[in-house]
Amino acid sequence: MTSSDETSAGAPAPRRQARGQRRIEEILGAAAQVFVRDGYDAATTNAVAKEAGISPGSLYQYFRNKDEIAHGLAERFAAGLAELQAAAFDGVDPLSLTLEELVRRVIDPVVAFNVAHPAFKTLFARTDPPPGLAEATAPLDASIHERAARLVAARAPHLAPDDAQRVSVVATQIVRATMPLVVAASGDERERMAAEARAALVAYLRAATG
Amino acid sequence: MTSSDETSAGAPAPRRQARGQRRIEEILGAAAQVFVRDGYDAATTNAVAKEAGISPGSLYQYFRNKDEIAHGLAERFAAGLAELQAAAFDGVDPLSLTLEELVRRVIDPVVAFNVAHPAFKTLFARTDPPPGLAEATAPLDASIHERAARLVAARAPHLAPDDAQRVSVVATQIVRATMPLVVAASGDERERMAAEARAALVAYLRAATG
DNA sequence: GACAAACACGAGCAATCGCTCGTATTCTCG
DNA sequence: CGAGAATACGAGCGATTGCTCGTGTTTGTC
Repeated sequence: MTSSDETSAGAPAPRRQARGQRRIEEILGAAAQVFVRDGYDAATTNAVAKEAGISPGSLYQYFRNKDEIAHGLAERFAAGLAELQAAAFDGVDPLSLTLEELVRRVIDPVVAFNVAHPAFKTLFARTDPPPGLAEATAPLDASIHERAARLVAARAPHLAPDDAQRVSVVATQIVRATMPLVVAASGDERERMAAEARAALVAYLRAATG
Repeated sequence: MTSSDETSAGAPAPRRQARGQRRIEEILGAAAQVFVRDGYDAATTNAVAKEAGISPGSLYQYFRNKDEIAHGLAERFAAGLAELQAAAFDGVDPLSLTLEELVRRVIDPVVAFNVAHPAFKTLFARTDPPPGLAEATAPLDASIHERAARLVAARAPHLAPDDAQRVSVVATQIVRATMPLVVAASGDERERMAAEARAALVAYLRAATG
């Protein structure tokens, strides 16, 4: 789907060839590196193009601006994360697990994903993203929050809808905030930090869902 | 102290007059507004000067660059926060309080401070600040973390130093992450969010220091 | 009142950014 | 093969940014 949503068909949306699809992947990969190296705000489209080994003109044949690159990356991340989560709950009823086990199955893949894709947190783990980035990552945020809300609703059906909403927002925020700490740690320290993140989430959920 | 730390005395550091001190305060106030309106990265020194009603040249007589403005603001915030916390614990032994009461005394003033100074979170509540900003807010971060570490050490003396370190870092991060949610809410919802933030902190600390 | 230091101005420089556009090459498909 | 679409290039435009500098004004001190 990568950047094919045409609201008002200004441009006829070119039919991509295999080469073009490859280029898009290369650009997203390069963008991820640049976002990690320079941060999203300081990242420039020219730097992304250079990192990808192409000219600025070529880049703009696939993405109309920096936010759209972020949008493409966010879509890629959302898909990867969804797949990982699906695998973690493959044929398992979330209700049959202890809270500790549930949290572990949620957090551990997320940790692994963050370690494997350090650019993820430059898009997702921001408390006050600039407007353009917020728009680009909205679908990613939505899909993550929906999964969280579904789990909370399943585990605490007695909660009023807006209470459940608050709980899932806070829980998501706890994960969002602790993930950079886990990723920043290395060696043994990382697993200890991950354990701490899980403990925080378990403790909060236990308290909030009675 | 506002921007008087001269490591290598390149410039003789002018002796400020009353008018200059006033200007510095005006500039910091203007910067706070601009940071809130545009975000730190998008904020420009020219915009700060215009907001303060002075010329760019005048601004640069007090601050050498944007990061130094952030540094000045961070110092101001650190002082205000320290004062608020001191008042909250005025003549009270933290050990004599229940954990709920302790957390309330820490969080409520912080919430009030965040509401009163919306620029605070543009400097502090960031998961991956650009290098310049990180340097500018380092003293602020340090002073906050030191207070957190002291409380954790007092309440959980049996914890090994590096375990205590981890707990205070995670606890601080939880506050950092939930504060924007609280501030963003309005009316009754804000107090409910604040309650949720307190609950998360209490639950985590109980589990981690139990 | 005179002199120096502090304060204030604002046009504009040098650098950078996002992005365009004219042109050349490669692919697809009849 | 030949035509049209997709891909690729990169110099450079218009706009913006952080910051400077020459000049004039106010303040404090003797």
